[in-house]
Amino acid sequence: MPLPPRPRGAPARSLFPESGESAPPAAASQPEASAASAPRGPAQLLEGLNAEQREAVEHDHGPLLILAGAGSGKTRVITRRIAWLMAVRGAHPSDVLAITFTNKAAREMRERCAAVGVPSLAWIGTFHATCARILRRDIEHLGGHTRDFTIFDTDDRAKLIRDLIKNSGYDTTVYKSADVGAWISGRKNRGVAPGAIEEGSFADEVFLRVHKEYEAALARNNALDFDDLLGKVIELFDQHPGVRDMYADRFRHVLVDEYQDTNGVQYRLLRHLTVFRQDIAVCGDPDQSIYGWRGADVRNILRFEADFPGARVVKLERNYRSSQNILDAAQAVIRNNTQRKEKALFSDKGPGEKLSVLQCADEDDEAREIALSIRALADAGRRHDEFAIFYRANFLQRALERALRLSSIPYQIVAGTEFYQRREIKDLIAYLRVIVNPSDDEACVRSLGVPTRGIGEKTIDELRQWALDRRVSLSRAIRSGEARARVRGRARAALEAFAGALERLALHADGPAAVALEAVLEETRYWDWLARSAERDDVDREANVQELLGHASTYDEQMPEGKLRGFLQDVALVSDSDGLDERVPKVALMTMHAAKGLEFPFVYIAGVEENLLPHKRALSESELGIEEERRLFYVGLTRAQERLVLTHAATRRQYDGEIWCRPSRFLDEIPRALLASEADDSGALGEYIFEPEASRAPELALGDAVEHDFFGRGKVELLAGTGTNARATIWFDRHGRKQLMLAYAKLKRLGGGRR
DNA sequence: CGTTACGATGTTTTT
DNA sequence: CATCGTAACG
Repeated sequence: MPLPPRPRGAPARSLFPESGESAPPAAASQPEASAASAPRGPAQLLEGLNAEQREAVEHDHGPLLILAGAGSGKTRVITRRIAWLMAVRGAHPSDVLAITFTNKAAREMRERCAAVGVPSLAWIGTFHATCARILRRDIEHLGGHTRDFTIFDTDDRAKLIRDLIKNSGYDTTVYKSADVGAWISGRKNRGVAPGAIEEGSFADEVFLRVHKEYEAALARNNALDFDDLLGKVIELFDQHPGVRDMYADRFRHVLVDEYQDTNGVQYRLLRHLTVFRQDIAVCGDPDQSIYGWRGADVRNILRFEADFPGARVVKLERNYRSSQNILDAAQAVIRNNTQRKEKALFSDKGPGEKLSVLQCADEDDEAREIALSIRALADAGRRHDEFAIFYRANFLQRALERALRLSSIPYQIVAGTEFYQRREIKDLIAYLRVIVNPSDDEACVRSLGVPTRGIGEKTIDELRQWALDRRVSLSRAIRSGEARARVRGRARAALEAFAGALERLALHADGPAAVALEAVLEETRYWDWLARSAERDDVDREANVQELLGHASTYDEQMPEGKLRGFLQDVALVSDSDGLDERVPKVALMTMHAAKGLEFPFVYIAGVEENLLPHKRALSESELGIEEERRLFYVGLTRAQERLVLTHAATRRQYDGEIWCRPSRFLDEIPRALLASEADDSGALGEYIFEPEASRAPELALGDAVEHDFFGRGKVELLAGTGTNARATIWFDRHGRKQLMLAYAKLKRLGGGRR
């Protein structure tokens, strides 16, 4: 279960209501009576639903596949169905297992379930959280791990693997821990055993060896990585049918959201849970499958009817979110995919505005244009939380942030730089991890190093060796006087002190999270350390630590049973501090992956360029890479309710230099008729993207006066490149300095400077 | 042992 | 450019 969203008193309402389940900033087509906390009667649960939605909610038993187009109200259908199961079928909340793909989605579903009167006993969470919960009860059946296992995140994984590669005498610059880690993860997602050789798949001897050692090391640390959370549950269910039966029996109703994003392991898990009854309802949209790189397999949803014979299929094709123009554009784009089932999507909102495509000089210009546009609408009375800016990759965020800050537009980053990845947070968490799981050597090493206490590599190696010889953990070695005796000099005293601190901290293993954290702060004199190191660091680390404290005490309040153990589990599974701040309306910035499931009246998509939106790497990875990129774009497009603005820049700074960018081929796939004036006036958008007609561009000279459709009048300051690549730096009277590619810019020459 | 300086190196998406 | 990790210093 994820962390409570806010440190202090979390508002119950989601910032991002879908289809107006709660008070809408924008007019919602399916109005809903204000959230009641009492369970609703059957009639009320069907209120405001269309025929298909009702069919899905009322479906009696047996497998159910809900093919839900974007914005068709699937989340509302799932939540209503859960409520319906209880109200009509007499299900107990604890009979229900609802699985989502992200923590954000889980949180929202929990809130919305609460709003239709579903008590919090229902298991609602991500696959990973659900599995962690199962393992915290039952992992000891497997032997090898205790219930206090630590969850290693990608960072921990990389560190551990780097050590393993080094210890085996390989060069970490040749065998990169991240590569090996990703490779191992891929194998686990496909259910391949550590030593096994996979047919037709890349298998390096060193990789294989490291995989095996990695598994052993995880076991020693009493740790699991993300993939293990799922894998171990499968193992548990395979080897202990009795345990499996208990869960399969308990969860009489299984619901899965975003089924198109499930992978093979997740599929197997669902098979286990439905051995007795096929009361499983899944919903998803094959066109929104965007996690192929993580092992997601669209075929799961495509073959659902074969997997679960007698399945009822309900299609939700009515869109309650976007204007028809937006839908048409999205449909036109997605139709270029070969791997899909055609489906209709219609809106009753009318055509609405046309989409805008903005060409910008560089990323700063792009960001400025977006900020300007938001500013104008906000001045006209729109709230800031009605806007969202999406991008393909996180690095695009910087320029956007800067521009928004300059324009004094409040914004927040959704699932951006991850809170729990911050150094000071990881340092503190490391202490907590050792308290709960003394076998966690990774955490132990980390806590030894912060604050610096005069214990260096040499000492740690010594202790590690000692521990290894006796097959005990590092923290146990440190607590042993015998091991400490082998260390001499200054390190000795420091070690004694650290051991004492560990002893005292261990007392908090079964207590509340906040108390343990306070104790860590005290023992380490963390505030002093922070103050000392703060001078060279401008990041507001103190505030982060305060926030962590806030999270811990909110957790204790809301999950009194969880204690420190539960808190740590949450921390490991919640990647972001995405407590969405609702106190002040803010523009939302996020990657397109993070945008799935959300909706906004005004959506800006930045960086719609070749190599970025169809991402270069996605293209090179596989044949179907382009299709997933297109689906990602589709997800972005379909988030918009009223207005959609797509921007691309002619140049971007990269490293120290500058790279030239072409508009995305996907822009070409949007029918011109759906695009607003800028593209209209400047001629066929479709033509100029791939075959720019350089000849059409006027010959320019320094000092020439020119006119641009959008930027207006300007003066040529600089010329560079030739042919297609010809570009000019122009000072525009109204917009300042821009760099334009002549082939694209459609400049009109007004009059000469010197010739 | 800890800090600092320099070089190399790399930006997809998330649990 | 910015961050990271390793190498040489104090």
